[in-house]
Amino acid sequence: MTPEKTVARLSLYRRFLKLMRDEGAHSVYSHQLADMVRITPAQVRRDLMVIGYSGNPQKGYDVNLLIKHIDDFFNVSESVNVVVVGIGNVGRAMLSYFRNGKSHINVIAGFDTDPNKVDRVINNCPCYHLEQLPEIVKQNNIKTGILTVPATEAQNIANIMVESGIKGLLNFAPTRLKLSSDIFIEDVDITMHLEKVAYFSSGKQKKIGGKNV
Amino acid sequence: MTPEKTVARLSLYRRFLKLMRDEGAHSVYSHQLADMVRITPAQVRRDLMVIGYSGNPQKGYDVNLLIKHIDDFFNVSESVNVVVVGIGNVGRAMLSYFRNGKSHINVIAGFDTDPNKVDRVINNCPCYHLEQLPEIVKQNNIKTGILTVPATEAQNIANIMVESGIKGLLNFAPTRLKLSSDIFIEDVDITMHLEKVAYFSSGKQKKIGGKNV
DNA sequence: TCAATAATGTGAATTTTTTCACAGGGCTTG
DNA sequence: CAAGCCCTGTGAAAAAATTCACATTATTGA
Repeated sequence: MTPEKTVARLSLYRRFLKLMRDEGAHSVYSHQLADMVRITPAQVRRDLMVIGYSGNPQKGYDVNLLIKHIDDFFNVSESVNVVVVGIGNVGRAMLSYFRNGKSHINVIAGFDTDPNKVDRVINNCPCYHLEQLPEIVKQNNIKTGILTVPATEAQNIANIMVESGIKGLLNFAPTRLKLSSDIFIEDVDITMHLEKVAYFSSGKQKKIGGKNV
Repeated sequence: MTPEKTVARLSLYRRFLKLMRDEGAHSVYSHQLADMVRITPAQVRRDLMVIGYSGNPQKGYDVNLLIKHIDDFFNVSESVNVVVVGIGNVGRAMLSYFRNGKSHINVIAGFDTDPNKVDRVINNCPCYHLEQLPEIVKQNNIKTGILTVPATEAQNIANIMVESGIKGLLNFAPTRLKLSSDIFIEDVDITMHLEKVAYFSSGKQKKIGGKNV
């Protein structure tokens, strides 16, 4: 099965490929992609092997075709609807991040329990009371959620989401969610990332990395 | 040198240790920490080896002592000041994340170019015009920055930050910053994380992971 | 007192991830 | 047309990360 890291890098490749395409590029070499993602050309070629796309030893990879292959890998043809639960600062950022139509991923609703945030359009996205989540998630057959609530509430709300049919969570709450093992959880732990940076920028130790996540 | 991944996990361990301490726990076993961070007990023990803290085969690890050791590792005694550049949604989230005094890491200023955001206190944090960044960063000997500006501006602003003395960046802009190799860059690529979740929650493929970042 | 238990610490093994290094092949140049 | 380039694709090697597995050891309980 495709390793998580390859999946992650494929997503990055695609973004850069699209930028290149918009700048008029037609082909790209593995070393160019490698530069953009801070890895080695060999790694790029390895990753592309897993999606079964072959380039041309002279021209490298065809930008459009490669995008298409990665799109297929991510099954872009059917767009993915997601919900954001927790309309705080991070939640609002997520609403705007994924409401631009550039991606096949779209936030279709936000949820909160705060009356000031409910039944309104925030950052161009309709927001509802948490109570309405099960209904809306089921109706729209949503499988993916973004969780941006305080740590104390995260587990309860995650349970509700999973009961409603969510199969994967992007979790910003600094908590370990305990969910059935068939639920995919991606934790984004900002405090940890910042501690890393602080540690490696303090000059108390050698730099060893600085790769993408 | 301590690998990045170990540094990352140490940060996570510490957070959970503090939670446990607040709940009155005095000791903890490797398997408990492992549960919280979604790894194996052996991994936990390995990580703790690198900071040279030994537990007790009967009682496990002393929570307070272990926190203290990790604090020492991160050099918590001297607090770390950081700046946030770009007061959008993510930037505001960062201002509030690291302004609570719970961490040894504190945001001391935000920067933007938007007149509406400048020379005001936002989320309890003073915000200035970008022009003032070099001065403030130098005066306060700041080594760490959080970059939350649009991709198009990220490189320019990162350059300014580095010229002002910043040695490490937490970068949210979906761009590959090109900076001198002694600058530590931690990219947090939210689109990529969400694509991963969408991929693994679509049910089109087997689940293979769901680890912390 | 002594076996049984359950944890740590760690050398060794394993697995995963990354990199090397080179065969293959088509441009380009002289 | 042949030599030189500089790509890709990939087997094999290397490196990194993780896990195994067991010697060790304090405690418990009969």
